[in-house]
Amino acid sequence: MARHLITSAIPYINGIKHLGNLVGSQLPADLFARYQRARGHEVLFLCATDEHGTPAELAAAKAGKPVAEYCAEMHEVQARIADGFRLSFDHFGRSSGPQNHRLTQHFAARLFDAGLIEEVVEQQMYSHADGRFLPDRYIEGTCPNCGFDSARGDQCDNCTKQLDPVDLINPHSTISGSTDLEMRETKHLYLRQSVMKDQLESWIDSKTDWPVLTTSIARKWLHDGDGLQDRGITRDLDWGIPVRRGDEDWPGMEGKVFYVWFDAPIEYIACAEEWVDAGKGTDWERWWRTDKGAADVRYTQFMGKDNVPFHTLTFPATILGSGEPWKVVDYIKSFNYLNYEGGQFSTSRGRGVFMDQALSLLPSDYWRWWLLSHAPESSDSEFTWENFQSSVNKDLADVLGNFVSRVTKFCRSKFGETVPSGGTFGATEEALITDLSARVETYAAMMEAMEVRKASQELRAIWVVGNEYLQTAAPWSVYKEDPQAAAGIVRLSLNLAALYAVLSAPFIPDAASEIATAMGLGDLSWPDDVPSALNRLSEGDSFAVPDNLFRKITDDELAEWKQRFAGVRD
RNA sequence: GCCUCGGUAGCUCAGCGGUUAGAGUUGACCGCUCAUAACGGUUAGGUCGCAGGUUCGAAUCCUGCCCGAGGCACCA
Repeated sequence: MARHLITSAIPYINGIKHLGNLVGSQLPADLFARYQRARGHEVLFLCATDEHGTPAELAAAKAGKPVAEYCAEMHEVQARIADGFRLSFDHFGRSSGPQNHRLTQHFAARLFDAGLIEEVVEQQMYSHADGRFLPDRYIEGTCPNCGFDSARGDQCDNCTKQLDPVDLINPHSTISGSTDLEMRETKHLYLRQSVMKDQLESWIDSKTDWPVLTTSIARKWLHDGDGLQDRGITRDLDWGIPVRRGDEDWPGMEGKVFYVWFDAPIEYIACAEEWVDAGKGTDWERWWRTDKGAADVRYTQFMGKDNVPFHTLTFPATILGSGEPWKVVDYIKSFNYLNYEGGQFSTSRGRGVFMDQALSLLPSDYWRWWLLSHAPESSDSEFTWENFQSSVNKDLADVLGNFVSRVTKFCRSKFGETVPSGGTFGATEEALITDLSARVETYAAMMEAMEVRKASQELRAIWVVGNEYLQTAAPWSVYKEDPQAAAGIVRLSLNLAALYAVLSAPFIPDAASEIATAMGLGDLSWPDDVPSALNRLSEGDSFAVPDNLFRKITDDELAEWKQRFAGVRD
């Protein structure tokens, strides 16, 4: 039995995520976790909310709530929605938890002792009215280059020139609008990633089996410009993890917090500790410390491409630099972006479908199936309502749902709601078993390799095989001459439905569970081989005809939704 | 501007040096009638973004151009 540690990129706290965020990390991670559990492996699947940073503070202010309260509420909201999508986290933690505070401060101390943290005094823009230092993007003014009046402190959106906040004419805070700004001296900690460049590079070079998307982004950062740059890991903010050197104060760093991108990945570890503290587990170090039982763990991370630099460079630099035997990631599965109807999903403009809205339209299986079978693995991919409608109606309702329906209803009308006896396997059945055996093997190989689209294609092909078999075997015709032979065909077909429940569960857990319940299947453990799997339901076992598993999306609904989600979400 | 990735059938995508370029969907036709008018079969549909080059041979490698997306670091 293998041991799989699986983490999904942790979603930021400032609102409900859209379908593009979901398909880029949490959903494929869940697919993999469910598959590995089904194979009988030990799995720890962790996710959390990423709660620190300026955007969280601003979102809380906009909501008129203290930031801690806002984060606690949004965490609950996100947890509930994750549950709605059947994301099977073993724990859904919070980066603001005490475990992460301790651990982040611990790492900072270790890195400082190793000479990998440098104190740097620099100038940053301070806003008196806001009472805070402002990140470059929160300062706007007139571009000295083109005269555009809403140029941001980091870059002018009009002429695209890179800017420094001090370059702006009439700079003001985008938070308060105040022009009462000044450059002030402030001290920050920098993680000396540059020192570890060679070590990180040879580590990346050794990962020849990783997706090119992952390694190419990592290499770009390693070689871009002057090479891997040191990174500031502290900020002048109130909301975050106080800068401390382990248990001790950090002289000169009073009132500062760690930068969100420093503490967020550490939450992957802290989350395991939360999992234990929540009473769900007993030993988190067994998953994270190679000196305490984690040597045989295989660690897989899932994320969108925007998160790759931090997971391939910054976080590894953090845990390797500590000099302690932490588990380092074995495989990083990264995804491109999902676009929406010819443009991008946009959180700020409310363009596209958000997770809560999706669940209000249709059950999670519909979304899970479409999103996973169209996962943006090799390039950006596109959500269109037409495509969603045709895929869901065809694949789920017609191919799978209708198969279960026709088999169970035919049996009920001819033999009652009991698996019928009689009949023997002939050439058609042998061919079916041969075909299915090969397909199930391919399917498992694709799931193992996290080839999400290809796995979904193979699963669909497996469903199609059932319909082909029925067409060839034609029990409705055979029944007229030889009811016994028809019974054999039906018994095999019922077993096919049961097999589909098992194989489909990682993609569409709710429908799989409905089929399993209807078929009287106790557990959904993976079949050793197809022949034995097709004998799971025996003569005389009772079953029920389930309600239609999937309904179809109508043209009217499509038209309405298309219009509804094109606009702006408040 | 620089860098990265992509541009293959109406649509969503696979193939990434070697037989007549594939799948699903859509369209047309045939079959079946157990089933959510569902299923099965046949078939139509492509100068593989454009132009050069390398090669016995290129969708596949190289160069240039066009189009789309993303990144260019203290933004999450």
